[in-house]
Amino acid sequence: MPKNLSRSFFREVYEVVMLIPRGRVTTYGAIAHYLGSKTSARMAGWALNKAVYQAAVPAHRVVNRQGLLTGKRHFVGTHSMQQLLALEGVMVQNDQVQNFEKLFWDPSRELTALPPL
DNA sequence: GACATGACGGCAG
DNA sequence: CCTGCCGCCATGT
Repeated sequence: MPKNLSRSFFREVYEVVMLIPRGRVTTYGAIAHYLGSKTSARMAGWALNKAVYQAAVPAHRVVNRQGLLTGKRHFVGTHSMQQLLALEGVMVQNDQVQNFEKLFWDPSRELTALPPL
């Protein structure tokens, strides 16, 4: 049971992830970088691990820097990470997001305006 | 309270 | 080019 979820950058991670447009993907590192802790990509992943329980947070849109679905094993139930992406038109083959470069949504680049979190 | 681990990533060797 | 180690921060044992 997380205690200070609302305080840590966990919440910020959620905020960013929820802003990922449908059919686009981003990376743990990109999120961490956007939040100012570029060296804490791991924490982004940790936060998303919890996010799996939050339907509002599209954790399936976050992959590692290579575009690999490294976290698919954390998706339990009927909808696999790959399937959720496929439903949005994101093609995945062998755990690799196809056309990753184009689908990549970098918050630091797309959210230059930096809306207050 | 110390130790190990985890949805990562950068850099050294 | 490929492999391995280290940093980062929160959580569980």
